[in-house]
Amino acid sequence: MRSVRLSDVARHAGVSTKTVSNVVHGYQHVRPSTRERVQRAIAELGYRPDARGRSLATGRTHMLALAVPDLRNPYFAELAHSIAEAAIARGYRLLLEESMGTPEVERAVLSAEEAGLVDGLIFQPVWLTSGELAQHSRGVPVVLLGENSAPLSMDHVRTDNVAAAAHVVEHLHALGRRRIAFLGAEAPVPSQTSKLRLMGYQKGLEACGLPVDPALVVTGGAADAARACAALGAALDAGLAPDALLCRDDLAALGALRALGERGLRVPEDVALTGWDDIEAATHVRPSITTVRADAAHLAGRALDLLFERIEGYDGLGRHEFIGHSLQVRESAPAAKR
Amino acid sequence: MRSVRLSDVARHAGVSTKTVSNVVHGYQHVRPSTRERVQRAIAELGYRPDARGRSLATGRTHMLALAVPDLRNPYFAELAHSIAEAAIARGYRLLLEESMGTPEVERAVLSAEEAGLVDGLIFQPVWLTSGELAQHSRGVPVVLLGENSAPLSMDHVRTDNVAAAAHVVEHLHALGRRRIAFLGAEAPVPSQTSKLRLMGYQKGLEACGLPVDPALVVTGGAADAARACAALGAALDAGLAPDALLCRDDLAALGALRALGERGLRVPEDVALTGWDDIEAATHVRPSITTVRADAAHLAGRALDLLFERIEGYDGLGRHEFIGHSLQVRESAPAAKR
DNA sequence: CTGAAAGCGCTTACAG
DNA sequence: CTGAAAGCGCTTACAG
Repeated sequence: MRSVRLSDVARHAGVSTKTVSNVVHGYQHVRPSTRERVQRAIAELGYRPDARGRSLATGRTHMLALAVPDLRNPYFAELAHSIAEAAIARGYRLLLEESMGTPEVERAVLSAEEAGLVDGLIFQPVWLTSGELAQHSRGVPVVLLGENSAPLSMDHVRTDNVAAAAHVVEHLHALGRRRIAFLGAEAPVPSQTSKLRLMGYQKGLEACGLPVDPALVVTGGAADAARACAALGAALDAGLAPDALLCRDDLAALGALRALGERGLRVPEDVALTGWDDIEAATHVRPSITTVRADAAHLAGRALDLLFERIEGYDGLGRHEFIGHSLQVRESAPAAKR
Repeated sequence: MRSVRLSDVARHAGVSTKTVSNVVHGYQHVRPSTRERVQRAIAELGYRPDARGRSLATGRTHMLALAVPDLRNPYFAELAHSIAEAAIARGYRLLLEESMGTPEVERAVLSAEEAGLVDGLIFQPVWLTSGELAQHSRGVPVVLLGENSAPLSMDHVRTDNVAAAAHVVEHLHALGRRRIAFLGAEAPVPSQTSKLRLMGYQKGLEACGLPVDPALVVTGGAADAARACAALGAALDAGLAPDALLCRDDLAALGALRALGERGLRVPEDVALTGWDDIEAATHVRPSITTVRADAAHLAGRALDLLFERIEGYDGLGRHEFIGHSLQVRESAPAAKR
């Protein structure tokens, strides 16, 4: 059975399609009796406007694409939630795309085969350089998330990873820790995110007057608890003896917690530990994990604001914004006593 | 600037729109020289077919809606990932909807204001009864997920929660446990999921010849580690002394781990513990959590198979299928020695 | 192997 | 306050 069209409603109510459209959109100047007649026809026929016809005629889809590497990573799942929520609040819906952390899919995300699907794209790349980002284009406004450098032409919202990492080091230093290790940078080539966090780590050490010792940087296990556990385990077994651990993310921190525990090292007494992202589990494991938390709702809000400005026609240079972060102090690296 | 239309390509290549369409769709019988000319025109103009026009003409959107309660719950995030993956493999994309666990939004999901957005819906309700599910309709095929009872008219894919819970009890019994508590049923009214798991719990106890003691059922804290921790903590402090804990889900298990640890109870020595869902963290906390795992990829695959059969025209009674589960045996409730 | 034309369901200047 | 008609970008019977 065909579905009910606007023209069916018009015929049923004995008016033109324009009038039905006026009623559907709550246009003011419709004679009350006409309006009522149309509304009854809509109800009787069970008419539901077709989004495609509307979109074709208006040029707007009221859909946004969100592309993140992998929803199984709790940080991205929570990000998707925040963005979906903010989008709904603005009358938009979300098309989900997982780029699965491969350059090919990231390129595909950007240069979409089909047009007309969405009005804009929110995209967190992990592979594409700003050059490639600038090149491929799906012909809709884009706002970039995350730490990869963005082309001048695109908007970009992120947290200040350098400042946050330095902040974490200072927190650990205030706890009396002096041999602060870094866990989770990808090897051999660290991601842009890890690079920034390493820079902040170094900056923090220097600000605290602590030596920078490459031996304290344990690579491997980004966003992967099992690998982080193995990497840290191997380093500990080889003689590494940190009194604090700045983990690249909470998943790595979870793995670290395990590696330390298996070796009888207590957290935070023997080794203080921090994570990054503030995923659910960080609050609930024992000890709970002190971690860097980006303000996800704010991030989502800014990203959408910028995107909508472009959808509305702004076509200037890319805006590059930082949004705030905070350190969620928990058991694994408590506040300094005094 | 307007975007390039199919008719622009046709004019540029000096052919009709039909011929361009034939080339775009890889239709066999096009003279090679014509095909090449068209392809060059497509490349030169940067033509990208518009999904809306196509969809309006064919009646297919090649989009599916996925509605789950909340993406911040790792189980649903992982489910969304599996379904997105399976959808992509079938040439479909996913429109994401979070029903946020409220009856109003669940109803809205089902009776969508606009038509023409998606070809089908995969929906995990937690509130709507089968009566309401049958009533509201967005006019597209629906496949239901989860434990709420489904109307006869709709397809439904789920795991056998009763059997799985009984299986868990038997596992704990084989470990020598006799006072097996249940943690995480919602109070005062348990969700359908919790009801089924409680039924299985009871069935398992009976199968093992253990008494069924209502005092061993601790309510509160479903899908919420903090509340589960508080609920179990209060019960323990009030004198509950189980030697095993069947938790409704992994999040509750995480909370339980914390409550037990804070009271000096060792897992699994003093209290064995199991979860449900097999979220990432279950593998990586210490002790790692023995948990029930649904075969998410299989579930996603079957849900899509059923949905596509309906999209292709099947209009018979609802198919109600079970998909398999397995117990992931880890440290918190290891295999029985023998 | 290719073309002209109608149709998918809506919106919106333009008239009146 | 309302209508007739063109147009959004595609596909597809129907002819040839």
